[in-house]
Amino acid sequence: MRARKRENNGSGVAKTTGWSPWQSLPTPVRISPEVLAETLAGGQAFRWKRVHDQPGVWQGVWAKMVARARVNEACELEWSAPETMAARFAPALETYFAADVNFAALADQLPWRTDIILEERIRAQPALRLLKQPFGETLLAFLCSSAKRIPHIAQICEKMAARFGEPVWDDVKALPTWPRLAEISEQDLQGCGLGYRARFIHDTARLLAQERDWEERLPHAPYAQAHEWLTALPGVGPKIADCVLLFGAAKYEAFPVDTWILQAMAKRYGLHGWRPAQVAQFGRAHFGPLAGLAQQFLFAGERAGK
DNA sequence: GAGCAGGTTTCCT
DNA sequence: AGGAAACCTGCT
Repeated sequence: MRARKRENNGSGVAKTTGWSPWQSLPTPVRISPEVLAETLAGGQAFRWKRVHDQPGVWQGVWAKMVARARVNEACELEWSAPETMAARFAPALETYFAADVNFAALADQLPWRTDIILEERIRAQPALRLLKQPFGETLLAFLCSSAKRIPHIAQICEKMAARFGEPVWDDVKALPTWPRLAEISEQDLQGCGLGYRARFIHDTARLLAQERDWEERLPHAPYAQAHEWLTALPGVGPKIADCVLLFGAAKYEAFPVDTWILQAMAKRYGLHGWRPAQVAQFGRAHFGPLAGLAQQFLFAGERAGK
């Protein structure tokens, strides 16, 4: 547990620049502090942390970006970035937060009028968002996720970035890219605490190294095709594939079924004893083409413990 | 200290 | 087909 490095090291040598002033996005994003927390730290992304001495402020890393986020008095999302990268930042943040997507309008299209459970969940977490993270690193993060809790996944990601990632700013490093991962031995990956997942990541990296443009093409493929390609990778089953497509490719048909959703669907919808594949099929049929958004509402509700 | 976790694969009926 | 067990690691 290292103290996070401050922007001014007081040595007279400008090691880093400071943070830009807070600003809202060109397309304003309305969100509550609670929903921002659920969005950044609820299992979609694994590299956002609360800034120690600044209540309500989050700091996150993706691709070669580092940013801070908070909610202002007008309930708008505001961001700040290191001065050196602030210029190219607004578009990157717009993409990351899918600012152009009106999630309230999408939620309105869900069948909440005939589904009281969904209605209650949507009301409890208005303006819940689905992030659009870089596809490759979303795949990496979720390859680490099997049978792991969020903090542990975050810890593994930090280790991989620290050991194998490119420097982004100050002491912050990016997650290693897939071409980079292909150069790393399974044993070195093991050193990040990956356990049996190290082999999956290693084998996936080797496989992708032979598939030209795979990473670039997949997000453009239709959902079913993309899902099929993903599950062909070692260590990627239906659940992880759906998470990667939902949080890293904005494919809202994806309906990840984890133990929380399994539990929620059993308890709320009476699907006792159903297997994950059956629940996934039910979800897509019942909730429609935005099933993934419905999943996120149910997931957040279930995690909130009700 | 045994048990378990936001799965997947493998190996059994 | 469908159901266990095994797989690593860190946390309770």
